[in-house]
Amino acid sequence: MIPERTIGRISLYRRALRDSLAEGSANIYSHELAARCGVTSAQVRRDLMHVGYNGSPNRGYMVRELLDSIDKLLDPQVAENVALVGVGNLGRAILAYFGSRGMKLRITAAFDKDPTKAGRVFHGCRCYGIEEAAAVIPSEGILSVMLTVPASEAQGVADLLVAAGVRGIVNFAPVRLRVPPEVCVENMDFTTSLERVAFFARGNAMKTEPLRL
Amino acid sequence: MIPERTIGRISLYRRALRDSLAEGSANIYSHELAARCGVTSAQVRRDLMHVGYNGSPNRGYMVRELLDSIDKLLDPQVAENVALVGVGNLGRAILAYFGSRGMKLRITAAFDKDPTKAGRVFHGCRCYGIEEAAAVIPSEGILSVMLTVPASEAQGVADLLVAAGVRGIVNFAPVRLRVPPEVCVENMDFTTSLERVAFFARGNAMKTEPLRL
DNA sequence: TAGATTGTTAATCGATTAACAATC
DNA sequence: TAGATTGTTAATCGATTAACAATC
Repeated sequence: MIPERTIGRISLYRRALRDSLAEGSANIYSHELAARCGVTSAQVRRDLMHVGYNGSPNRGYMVRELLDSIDKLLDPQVAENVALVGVGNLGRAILAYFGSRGMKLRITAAFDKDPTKAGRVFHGCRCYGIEEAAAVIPSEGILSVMLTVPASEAQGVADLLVAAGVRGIVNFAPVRLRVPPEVCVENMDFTTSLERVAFFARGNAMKTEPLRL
Repeated sequence: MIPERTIGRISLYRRALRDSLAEGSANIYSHELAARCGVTSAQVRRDLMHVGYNGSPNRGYMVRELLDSIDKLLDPQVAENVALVGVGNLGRAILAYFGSRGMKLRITAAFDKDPTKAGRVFHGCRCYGIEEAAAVIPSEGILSVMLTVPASEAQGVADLLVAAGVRGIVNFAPVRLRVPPEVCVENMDFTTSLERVAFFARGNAMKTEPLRL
């Protein structure tokens, strides 16, 4: 019911609101929040309606309360386990990045097909053999994964993960995954992104979409 | 003039066409290409009109010729240099990834503010101090960069890069960069993506957008 | 030819923006 | 109150989809 883009922007607002709170602001106006996130103030107001927290004229939005409402919307009720599949260079970089963070979403399991990696711990995260996924994913209550395996293996691994109960995939492999409609896939393809950016950087006309999600 | 999304999809078509060529296909129909990329055949036909190569009824598209046309559209005339800024875990993983590829886009320079990294070579790529960017970027003809610095430094570094002549940024930091309108920014924010995917994986209704860009 | 596919135009759909009454 | 901001509706915009004549 809430569009994906809106969710992405709300995630940005949250980050900006945390900064704002750290700076000591008690309240914030839509145009201020918009400026921080690079969107229009109308968009901020419309997006915030999805959050279910109302601002008031003259005072705008109370930062603390709005932040709580966003947390309530975006965060799981309890800390949620996430897995990373494919412990290569990129996978380990992601483990390092998320390992250092106190988030509601925690990477608690990594998987790799390389048997020499199984049993080891990378950046504080236990690595399992990929064949253990069918057992570990349900037992850890894992619903979402970061998929950092080579392109040639991505589809096969994705099938296996979905069968194990995964319902969300952040896919770093440069292929489109075919998944059932109830599974949410977000593609993060470095190569395509770089090609696209380089294309427009070379001077090809671009739709002037300044700072939107 | 060509929408960003179209460019992204054409990049996907290229990958699928290469696979198709490797399999020995001489020609391909829009619906076949669509199936490989997870888009509709109408979308394929419309996107390919931007490429400037015409298929024919009954035979569809000649794979080899279409591929050449796409290369001509997407690839720079000569090999193009790209920089990576921020040689942390993620930066090094990206260097390793792109280093092993024979692409028209080559990462030929890395930058980091850490003086102990300057002068070293990471995965075959020379690392410079960030203060050298103003000189190296123009001399290497670099137009696009991968930006993998911490969020707190992203805006400052981006300003510096744009001043040095950069016109395209793949931004991995979880902040929105404020850049002049002629600069193309593509955001790759792991945290936001994971939050979004996890949100829908938890069962929140999602717009059923099956496999589109 | 008949049939399937193409390029292209018209209709649809959804998201963004503009406008505005209500509110503090 | 006056003025700025809010929530919300109407208008706009762009992209996707459907439809179809042209083509091999």
